[in-house]
Amino acid sequence: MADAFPPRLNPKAIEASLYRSWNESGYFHVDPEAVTAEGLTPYVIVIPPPNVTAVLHMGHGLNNTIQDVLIRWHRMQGRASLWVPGTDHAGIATQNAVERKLAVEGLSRHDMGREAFLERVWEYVDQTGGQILEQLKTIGSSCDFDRTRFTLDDGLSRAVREVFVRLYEKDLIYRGEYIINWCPRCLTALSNEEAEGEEVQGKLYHIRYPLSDSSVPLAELAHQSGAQAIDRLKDGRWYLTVSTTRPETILGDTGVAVNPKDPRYMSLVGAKVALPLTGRTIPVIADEFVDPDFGTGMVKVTPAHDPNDFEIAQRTGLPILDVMTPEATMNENAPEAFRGLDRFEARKKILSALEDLELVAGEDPNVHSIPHCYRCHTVVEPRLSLQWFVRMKPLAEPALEASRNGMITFTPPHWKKVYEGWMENIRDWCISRQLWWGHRIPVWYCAGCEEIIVARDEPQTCGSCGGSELNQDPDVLDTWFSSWLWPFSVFGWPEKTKDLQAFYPTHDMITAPEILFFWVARMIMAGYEFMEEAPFTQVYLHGTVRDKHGRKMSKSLGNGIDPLEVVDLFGADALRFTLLSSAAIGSDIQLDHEDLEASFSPGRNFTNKFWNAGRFAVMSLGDDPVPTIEEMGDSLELEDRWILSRLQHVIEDVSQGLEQFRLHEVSDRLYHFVWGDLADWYLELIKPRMQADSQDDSRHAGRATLGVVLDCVCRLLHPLTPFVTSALWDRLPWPNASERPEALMVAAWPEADKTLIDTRTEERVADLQELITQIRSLRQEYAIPEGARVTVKLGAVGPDFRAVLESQQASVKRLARVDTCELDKAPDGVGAHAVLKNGVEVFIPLDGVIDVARERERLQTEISRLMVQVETARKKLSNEGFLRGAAADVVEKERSKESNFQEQLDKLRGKAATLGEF
RNA sequence: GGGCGGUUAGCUCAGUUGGUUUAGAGCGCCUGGUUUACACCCAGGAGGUCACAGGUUCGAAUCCUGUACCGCCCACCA
Repeated sequence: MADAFPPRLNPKAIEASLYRSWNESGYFHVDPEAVTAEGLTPYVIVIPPPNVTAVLHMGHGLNNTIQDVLIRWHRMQGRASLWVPGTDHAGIATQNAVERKLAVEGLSRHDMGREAFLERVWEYVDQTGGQILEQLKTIGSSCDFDRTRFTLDDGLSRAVREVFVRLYEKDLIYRGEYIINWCPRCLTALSNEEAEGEEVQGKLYHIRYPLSDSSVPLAELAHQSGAQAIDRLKDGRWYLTVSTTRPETILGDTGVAVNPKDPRYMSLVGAKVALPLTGRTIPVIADEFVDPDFGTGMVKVTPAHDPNDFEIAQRTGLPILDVMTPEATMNENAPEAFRGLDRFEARKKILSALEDLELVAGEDPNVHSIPHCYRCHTVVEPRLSLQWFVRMKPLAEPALEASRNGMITFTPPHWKKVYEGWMENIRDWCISRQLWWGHRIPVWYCAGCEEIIVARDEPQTCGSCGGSELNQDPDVLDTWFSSWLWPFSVFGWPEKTKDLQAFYPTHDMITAPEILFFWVARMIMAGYEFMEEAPFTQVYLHGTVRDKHGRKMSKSLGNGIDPLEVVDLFGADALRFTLLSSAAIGSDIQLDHEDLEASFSPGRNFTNKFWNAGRFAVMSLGDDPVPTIEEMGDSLELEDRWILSRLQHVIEDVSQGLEQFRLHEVSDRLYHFVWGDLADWYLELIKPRMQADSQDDSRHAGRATLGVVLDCVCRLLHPLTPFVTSALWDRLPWPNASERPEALMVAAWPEADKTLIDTRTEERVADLQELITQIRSLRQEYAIPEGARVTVKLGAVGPDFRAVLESQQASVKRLARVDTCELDKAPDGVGAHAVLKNGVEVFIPLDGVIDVARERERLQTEISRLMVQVETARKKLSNEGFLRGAAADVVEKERSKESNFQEQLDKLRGKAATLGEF
């Protein structure tokens, strides 16, 4: 046994082989026919597909552990539990990763050409995708790997094209030229969600624009009506002042706008401005958008580089002048001096040129949030561009209603508001990306005519002119355009597959709040639009894994923790249990990447503790047949009935906790039951009667109880720590071998047996525990040596507790290390004394046990020392000079010092009193 | 600018609808321990005016109002 059952749990020896056997036994697989034919209730989770870009990190560890707990728990409840795994092609992220690798070889994707580049990407994702799946297995995820999907595989690509065509036909997809978020480094459009605001310490520059000579009368008029921002400088010319954080966009200005209701500037509308540096003349126009109270109340209008200015131009007919290239350098529309300059270079040059012209009226520091690319953190440039969009309002309606009427619930609940807020203010979704890696847009342009063909499959000829030269749109779709279909595309949609019928809708969606809008919200919209039903009913948004400084773990910070390393050091169960027990509902968790031992030892220690409790149980149960507790009936001892009663509460609490995603409380509850009730008390209490040579009923009653409790705890704990529980359960003898389930992971989830709940017994044992703890405490407090012979005298014992003591005297003696236990002996003479909650008086005579005289002396010294200190403090506090002169907090400190000393003194005096008078 | 979350022991955090808790856990710390399941252990112990200020209540860590600090999300104020 020593080898198969080492005193220290060795996860490596059990985890890999157990996982293999589960997988080979087909426990992770669910057959759709069985669900439909046998009327099984399915329970389905689709994995949030990890990006193929990178290996899994601790956030995935947490995410997948939670999902596995839920899947395993429902499986044990007899539900047909399916967890669909897969990965996401992660458009920009993956393309960037491969491009970086190419750059090392001195290559760009353009050098290679589209086809060769895509081959390289496929090579890359085949490798990383495979790694991710292996990692999922290593942490114990019980996914149905036969159903593994990739967002770019054939089936899912088909779903993507189907959706595109359907939305286009419903006029919910359109193509148009609008200001979009453009990443000048990735050279692609981004959605609003992909442009992340980051606080930047910038400057707000105030620039003077000279008015044309012809507009001087208007300027004078405006000046007279109190417009300070219109003034005449000593050169005799009239100027107006506008403000901007992006001076380079001046080159693209086509107007200056004021609010039509602004009395200061009403007269100025129609005036002409000589735009500096460009030689162009632009008009002053009126538009409601302008806020008269901000800045000067006059706004420069750059329609090609600002979404609001673009809208102003739409309303007022101002021309649109694009002055930047896709790389965000100044293009041929810019004056020659600035052409080819990067936007930030141009900003500097333009400012200095304006300064030379004395046109910079001033600058203010300005902290503001500017959008950055969520993949490469380059500053996003708003840019006019022809792109494809999804009209979102109609899609949002049912998705919003689903939250409002409670069809879909969020945990923690405050996310409901966040979700609804986003849905209410939804904006159209820019879905085209100027990338190569992704789903190609299913649109073809006829070279012969203007026809645009949107089709599920590649068309051969133009339906309009009959021409055969058709060019597919070069762009691909936003990566989220495939993942928003995930809950049904993984089941073969648009085919009406058996899987789809059996497993849609799914049940719980477990993910991180970061992708609530990117993914969760859009999945709900797609679910209603294409399946006419919500894709899941409960959304659980768990917290983020952070380092010990509270920073998000990330590759660039180098503060990440590799789950595989943790599994290697401590085991998958330790990883899982640690994560579960540190993550209260929805809250972030902090781990120290520099001290994995400190971070994960709680889980490791607990699994080891449980393993050893199991070792003890297996040894105690031995090879004899194990009776059932029903068979042992009346022979059950107090502690047997106690642990069985306690166990029923645990079953109830754990089941309820799992129902509500309260995994932290579940793990906490099991931790304390196993370590406290079971190991510290029950196992210690039954040790004497578990001697292998005994054939007493009491031994067999203990064995029966032990068997039941351990089996049950294995089941309760199995969803959290599947490996150690299975390894242990496989080693447990079973009362009736023929009824033994095939494996723990498919064994039934326990139900609480209320008839075993016995409150009286629980109270009695609680009293017994308090007695033992109290005696131990007194021993320590009075420094009774380990080997000393100790007598305990108990007084004021009621009839009920008397019965308990009579049967448990041996336990008290053993666990509290007492030689003699006498009842009804009043405290008498010199000794240690305490009173239990139930009124029982505990007295330990100390004469002859410790050197009372010395202890007394020691106490006396202590007491005198304290008395001096109290006295000193008091004197100080009664000294008026001190009270007047000292700072308030110093006085306060002195007060608390005094009361502290007094408290200690009282305590010592009490103790001294029990040792006799001085 | 709006919204949300947080502030509890040295550290990381629990605390379910206000009442058996004299506020708990893990780690860390102190004292003692070769008790044959476990030193990844056992026993005992120290340590908190629950951010601050008001209010409601018989009763508040828990509810209300305000303040401070930290964090997150959203937003077109140039």
